Amino acid sequence: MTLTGDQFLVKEINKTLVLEAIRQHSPVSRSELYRLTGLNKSTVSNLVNELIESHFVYETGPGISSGGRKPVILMFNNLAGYAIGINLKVELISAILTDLKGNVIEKVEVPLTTILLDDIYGKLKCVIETLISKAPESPYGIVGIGLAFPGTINDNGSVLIAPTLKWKNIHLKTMLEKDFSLPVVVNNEAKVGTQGETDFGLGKDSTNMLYISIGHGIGTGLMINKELYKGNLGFSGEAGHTTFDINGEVCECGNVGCWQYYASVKTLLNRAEQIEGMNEIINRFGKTHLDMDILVQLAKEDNQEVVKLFEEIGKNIGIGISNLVRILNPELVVIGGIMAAAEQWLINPVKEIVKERARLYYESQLRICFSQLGDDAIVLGAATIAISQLFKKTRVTIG
Amino acid sequence: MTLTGDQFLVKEINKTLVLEAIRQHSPVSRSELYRLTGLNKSTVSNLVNELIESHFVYETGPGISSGGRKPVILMFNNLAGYAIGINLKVELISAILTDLKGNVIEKVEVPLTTILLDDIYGKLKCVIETLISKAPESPYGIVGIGLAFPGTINDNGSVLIAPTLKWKNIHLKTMLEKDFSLPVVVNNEAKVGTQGETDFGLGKDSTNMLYISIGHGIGTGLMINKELYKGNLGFSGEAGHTTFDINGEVCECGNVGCWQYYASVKTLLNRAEQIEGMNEIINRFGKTHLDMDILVQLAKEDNQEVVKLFEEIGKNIGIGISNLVRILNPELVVIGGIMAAAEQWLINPVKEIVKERARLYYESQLRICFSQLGDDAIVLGAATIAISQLFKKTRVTIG
DNA sequence: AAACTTTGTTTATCCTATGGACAAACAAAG
DNA sequence: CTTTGTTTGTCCATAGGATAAACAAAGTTT
Repeated sequence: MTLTGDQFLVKEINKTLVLEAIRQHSPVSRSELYRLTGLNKSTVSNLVNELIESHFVYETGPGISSGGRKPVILMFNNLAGYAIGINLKVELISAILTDLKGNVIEKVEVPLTTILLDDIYGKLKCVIETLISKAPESPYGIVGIGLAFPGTINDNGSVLIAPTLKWKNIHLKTMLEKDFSLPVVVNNEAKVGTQGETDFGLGKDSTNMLYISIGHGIGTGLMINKELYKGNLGFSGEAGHTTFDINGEVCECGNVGCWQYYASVKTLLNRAEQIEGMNEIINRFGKTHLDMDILVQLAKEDNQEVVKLFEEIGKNIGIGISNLVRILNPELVVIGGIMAAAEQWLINPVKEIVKERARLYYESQLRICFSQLGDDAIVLGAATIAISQLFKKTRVTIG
Repeated sequence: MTLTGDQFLVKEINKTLVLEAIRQHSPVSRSELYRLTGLNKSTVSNLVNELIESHFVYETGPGISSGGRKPVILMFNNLAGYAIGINLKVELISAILTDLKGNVIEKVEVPLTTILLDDIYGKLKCVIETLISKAPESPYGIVGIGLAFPGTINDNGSVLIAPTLKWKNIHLKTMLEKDFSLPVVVNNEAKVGTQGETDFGLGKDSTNMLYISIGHGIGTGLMINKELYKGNLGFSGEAGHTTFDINGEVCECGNVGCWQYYASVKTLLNRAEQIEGMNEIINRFGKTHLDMDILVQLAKEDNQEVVKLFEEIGKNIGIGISNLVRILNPELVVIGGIMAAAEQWLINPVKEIVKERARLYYESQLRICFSQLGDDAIVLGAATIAISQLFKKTRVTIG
């Protein structure tokens, strides 16, 4: 059934409009709001008062006059409720409790030792209970749980495939909703990161963004008009498994010569292991396995072989980005995931390749940036996805 | 400035709702409409009467009773105005005059002998004038001109690059709007075809479609929620120039081993020319150059070399589709352009490859079809784009 | 101190959807 | 032919919300 218009809808539209303006611009006065939204003064006053009654907004006191009566300052009440954001990785659960603005109130991390569903789900429940217990008293309490998961999730929040955890067909969302009677959103790492970057990172001012999460694999998220694009069943964003080398090796996904085989952190580490004397270097760092930290440190020490390797991987990243940019023409490309730690050595090769392979786009306002949020993009994004369920946006489109 | 809600907006939303329902379901009664739209009976009656006054809808007479009073049948008035759709190709301008439903009233074709702007623009004007003169008297007259163009068009309807015509930075939309004082929409072939396929072809019942136009090059169009995705500046859809073979040849676009080098009609013809005795065959058909018609005919005659060639190209098409499907997860993929004429020999290799390379998607409701509209998709799509400007849809989104 | 500005509220008005009453037109059953 | 019930469509009173204009409050500027 299509959505019809009536007076209540009008109110909903305008109320969202006002609340969004307050969320983005507070501290702000009623007078400023009516200029920001284009609504009538009295309409703004009414809606603001209702928002105050429902605890989402509060008044602080008089602000500075600009030649007349002092304005009353309005604030978004970020303590009206709390959200839980979780990043479930293969070796670690990291979870946060945030207020409605995404400020971190509490952080919990639990290492994982097995990949068994029962074990991990038990720890997950435990983490959530801990965070719930830490949430201060508030009008709305815990408004929802957002979970970033390393695998393919469908529209219903069910895990379809998780190569690293070897899970299949797990109704994660349903399980959590049953256990906690709270709204739960489950999504893959890349989509969650996209949301995080949109709300807190470089995507704040873009309407149209492509987020590329480069970790052990490569996943992508597409933001269109400030909304996460999902595709038909929620399976979009598997760009890591698109063809990079038609004559390459067969991937476990069934495809041949996948991009992520040439540009992921996994590949980077595999290649770096081949560098002569790397074993001793790893020992020197007091570690048993090579990781991103070591490589970044070596690059900082001007290790030519490592720097060269980064440049090579950077080129491969750039090739994939050129392809995506040609298909989607985003305003902004954000590169996230652990790979983003090597921005310094990657940025130039990436940009050069894009300039070479997608010149028209490169010369037309395209911005390519590395995430500054690091792994936080994921866990913050998870919390945000939960929060955004609360503030579902009612909007009008024409065209 | 964001869009605010008021009573006029409500009316606009509901009026579009009713008109769209009539456009899709006519013949239809007021009573059916209120069930279809979810609006109140009296609201529907009011809006229908206004739509009748504005000539978009008319009553025919009583319909058959279903056990009570006979309904009054309402029809969408497809003759309330006319639109012009044009497909500008390198060798040919084909143009149609349609009513508001997309029925072709008049068709004009003018061959092109040069690629000079002045020459072509002159003929274009001539074609448009002819069609305008053929339009019957109507309340709204010519409502707009839609133009499909073989090149890269930006948001303002300006031609940026047209490799085959060698045009650059031509403000085609502005020029036409000045000359005819009518709304003009210019878009590239693939995007226009996407619109055509959405309104008249296989995309009618999908909310989410990927259209792939395979001609001399390959272009793509993405339909999200029944709306054409444009990207930041309107440059999206250049999938033909994404990497297919990382070790392939350098394309004029700056990229290496572009997909369209392995899967386009141009490539098909180039390869077919190498087949022994092809020159004589071309002579036998009474033509000077090899074309798609000849190859299709040969395949029908069971020419093994040609069939094999189609299969090979089909595989390459399938590889590219697998990639796009993984990135975008569309509900439906429609293959259009001249290549679609070889559906019979392409469909199996395409589907097999997608099954192999994107199994999860293949097994999840993904439909892959060939356009049944042929070249008409383009010229019809062009007319539709013009019509859709008149019926700009005011809609509300939540989420 | 007077005049002007800015901010925010109050009031009367306008617009549109809604629900219920109502009338017209018809089918089916007796 | 009559009765009953259904379907279709219109009319009217009502409700809810945005808007403009008037108004009040609290400043600043001259």
